[in-house]
Amino acid sequence: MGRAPCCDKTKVKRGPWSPEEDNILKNFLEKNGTGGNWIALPQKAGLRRCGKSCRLRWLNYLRPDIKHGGFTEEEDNIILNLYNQIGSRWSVIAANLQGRTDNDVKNYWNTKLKKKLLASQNTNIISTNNNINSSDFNHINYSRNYYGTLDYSNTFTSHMDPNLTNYSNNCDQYPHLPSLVEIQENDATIQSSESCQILQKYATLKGSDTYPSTFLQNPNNIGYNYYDDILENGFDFQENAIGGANPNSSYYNNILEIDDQLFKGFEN
DNA sequence: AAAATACACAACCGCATTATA
DNA sequence: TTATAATGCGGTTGTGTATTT
Repeated sequence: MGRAPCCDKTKVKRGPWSPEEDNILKNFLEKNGTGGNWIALPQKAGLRRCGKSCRLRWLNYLRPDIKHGGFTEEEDNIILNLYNQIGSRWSVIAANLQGRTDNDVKNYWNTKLKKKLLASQNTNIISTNNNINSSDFNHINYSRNYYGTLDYSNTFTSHMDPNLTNYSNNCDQYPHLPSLVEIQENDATIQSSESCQILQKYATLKGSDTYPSTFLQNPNNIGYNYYDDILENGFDFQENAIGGANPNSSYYNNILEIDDQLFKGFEN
């Protein structure tokens, strides 16, 4: 049993776009916008294409502010730096490059930049200001389920349980992360626990340079400060919207990583 | 010159996430 | 709060072109 397809593939055209199709889509979007619904758009515009295909064609190719090819040395460095820090989150990397799409950056990485990096490593001439070494390069984060702090300092990170093969909740294997409130209310056993010490360490950093000021729900929703809330009240991923409303969501199984250690939050 | 191979990048697929009712 | 639909994302494949054999 696979997922239901988004459109009837026997009725839509696939493969490369013709200049005529490009014109129809471009004219329609410039006149009407998306109308907030890509799925319904092709019919309105008179295109025999899947809505997802239209969206992709517009975002990756037809949009007026897009640059193609000719990546500069500066862009190379930005991509290398960000890849080193956050891995293959192409949309985040592309957002840091004016006029570049995630698809473009991904293709560029896979066909050129990866080789360039390996070649420079082999000849030992890698630029020192990239701060890249081979072990960093191989690091694995948890792909799209990884959310970092604004400065990607990796001190305080929420991500999906790496041991999950499906989305049943098995995060019980990780120790509970107490809140400061809980710590104050409880006995010496909790207060001497390792997780408590870690939490208090960050509490004492408050206001200092190393204290992450912003904890992100996702890279495109900047500005929500979870940090204080998590310290004070605990890591409640549902209520903090790190979890969503849907208990089947992978968010529901989120665990929190602090100082390379994994903890589960509390549920309510 | 033709076939085989490599390369670049456009496009698709399916699932995670988000929005909405 | 929950179910469902829409969107976003990253891995992968497909297709046209360039280069090598």
